[in-house]
Amino acid sequence: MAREAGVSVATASRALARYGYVKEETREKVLAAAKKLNYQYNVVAKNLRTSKTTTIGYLLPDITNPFYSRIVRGIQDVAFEEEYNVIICNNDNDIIKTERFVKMLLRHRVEGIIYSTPYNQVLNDMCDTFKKQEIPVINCYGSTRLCASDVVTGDAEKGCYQAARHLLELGHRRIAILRVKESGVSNRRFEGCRKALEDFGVEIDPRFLVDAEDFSQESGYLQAKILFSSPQKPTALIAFSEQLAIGVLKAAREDGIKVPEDLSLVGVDDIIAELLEPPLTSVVIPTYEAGRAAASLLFSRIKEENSSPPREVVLEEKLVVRKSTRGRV
Amino acid sequence: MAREAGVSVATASRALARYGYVKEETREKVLAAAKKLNYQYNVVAKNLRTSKTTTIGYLLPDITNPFYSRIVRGIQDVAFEEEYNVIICNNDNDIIKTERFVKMLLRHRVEGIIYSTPYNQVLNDMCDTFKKQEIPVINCYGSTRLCASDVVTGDAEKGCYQAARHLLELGHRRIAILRVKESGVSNRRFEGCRKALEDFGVEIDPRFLVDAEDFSQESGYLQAKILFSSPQKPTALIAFSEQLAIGVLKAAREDGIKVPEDLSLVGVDDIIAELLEPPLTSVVIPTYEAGRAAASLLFSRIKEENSSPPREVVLEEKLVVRKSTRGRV
DNA sequence: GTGAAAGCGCTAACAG
DNA sequence: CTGTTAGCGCTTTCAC
Repeated sequence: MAREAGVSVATASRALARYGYVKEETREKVLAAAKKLNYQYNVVAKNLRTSKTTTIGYLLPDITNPFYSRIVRGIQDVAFEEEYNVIICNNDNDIIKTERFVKMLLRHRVEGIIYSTPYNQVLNDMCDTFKKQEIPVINCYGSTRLCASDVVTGDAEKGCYQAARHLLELGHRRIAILRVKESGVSNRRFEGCRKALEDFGVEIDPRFLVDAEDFSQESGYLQAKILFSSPQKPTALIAFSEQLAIGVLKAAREDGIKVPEDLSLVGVDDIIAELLEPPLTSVVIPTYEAGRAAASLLFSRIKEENSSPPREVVLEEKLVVRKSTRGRV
Repeated sequence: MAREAGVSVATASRALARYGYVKEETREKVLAAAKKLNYQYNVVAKNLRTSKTTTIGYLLPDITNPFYSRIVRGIQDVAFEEEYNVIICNNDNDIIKTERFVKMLLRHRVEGIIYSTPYNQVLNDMCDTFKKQEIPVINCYGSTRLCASDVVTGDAEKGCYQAARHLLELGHRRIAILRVKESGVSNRRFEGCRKALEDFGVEIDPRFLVDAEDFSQESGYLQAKILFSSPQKPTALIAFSEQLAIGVLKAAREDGIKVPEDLSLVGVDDIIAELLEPPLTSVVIPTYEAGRAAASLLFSRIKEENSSPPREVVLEEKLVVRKSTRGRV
């Protein structure tokens, strides 16, 4: 390579990487030769030599889901600044795939991992393995049951507190809450709603407390159908995901319930909320920032020697008021 | 490493990689030792030694855009099967970023590139560089002005031919077409519409031929507003992207034009079409399959020695009829 | 069948 | 300030 420039490999290396002492003159000579030969620095060789791969892994369910693709973008942006590479692993919440990915990441000697996936046994073992090898693991809106080094989440309680308060301030008292069974986030969101209702001295009507199977549109539709067919109808509804809210919207349309005239509706996630009809009032989760935060945490851990205690970044979740909510007349 | 298992590195390598001749007995010994020591195969070392990086690059505008995130997923899925790694490069259509990414990909010695970006000068130079180094470049729904090895596109003409025919069969004759200036895809889509109209012996009314600045919602809204304010109104409209269609939908709502009663609307892309109100009749672009196809082309090029002539994969684009179109009464 | 040895392209002591 | 040298962990001839 550029040793054809009249110097040794070592000097060339120093000149290119601009470390150590190199006379300006020889430095220029090296640079000139590099350009002339169209030299391309070989990252692979450097990786092997330094046993730093400048690569991290990201485990997620599916990048096709906009919630995650925004996190990905956040991670990628800071990784790019740090000249790191990120290996994206879509596990589709599948154990087999997860296992294959984890092995792959190990073989690739990633320096750190971020995950946004729900709990599973393989992941749990993975965390142990990584911890043993002192590879930092960051939880970004993923399962809290795994032993991550650091975690970034949203202030789910606050966001939903705001959502509930918004409805209460509009005069609503019969507020239905569409939660999700066995979900940590759902529980925290509910806690926010509960507090708001308490602060306003409003009792929760158990008939308006609905538990869906999951966060999907279908579940939302199903539960809304049931709810709307009962004699006692709510005047407002908070759904704990955007998909759930869309399901509710569909059911409402079918049953001739007008939003917001007959029912004020609030969602969570804010992916396409603005494009819906009516534009959906909803709690926005700062996913892009979450990705950035997770990556920042990871890199700071990769850089520091001493293992500091676990940190937690809690991102603010805010309510955005659009046209799906209005005052009780 | 596992040479603690009593054999030489060479034998261990052979045993692990299952090539060459290795006695079954020693092979088992190696495997056992590997398991015992929790041996992890080092991909980086292998990459350096074989100067094959099992890594490809993907250049796209922004992964946050669902159109691209689906292509990404397609690419990743086949890359994973091939045990390849993909470096995702969000260039935001920015020249500076593109340049940095290209250099990075070169330093990482990627074995191939896929791009889905519009034309720019840096990209053009990049293609030359890669071609010189015999690194295959695949165009997946990106600019055709670059000298890619192979290309995957959609049969834009056919999809839009179907769209126009659908409207014509419903009895529409005053059909507006919302195109995009200086866009190759837009031109091809228009060609499809034109043919359908011709086949039905319908003249194109130049007043209903609208050229937007780009594929964005804002542009759609803007042009629709202008169109709706003119005395001559169309009874149907084809918008060449989903975002454009959403813009039209917003404008229609504001101007009291009911879809589909007063205006039948067709979009292209089919990302959230189903979730809109009314659910949008639209041409679906098989983005996930496009990603898979692009990756398959790339890998077949990486594998084969002789450089075969450029290939082109044309994916079928189909119309999905929903509720935003109806017959002329 | 298996081992010895070279070398992928780089960095990091260590000498000079 | 610069050159020599060793070696990261693997694959791959070439001997034995």
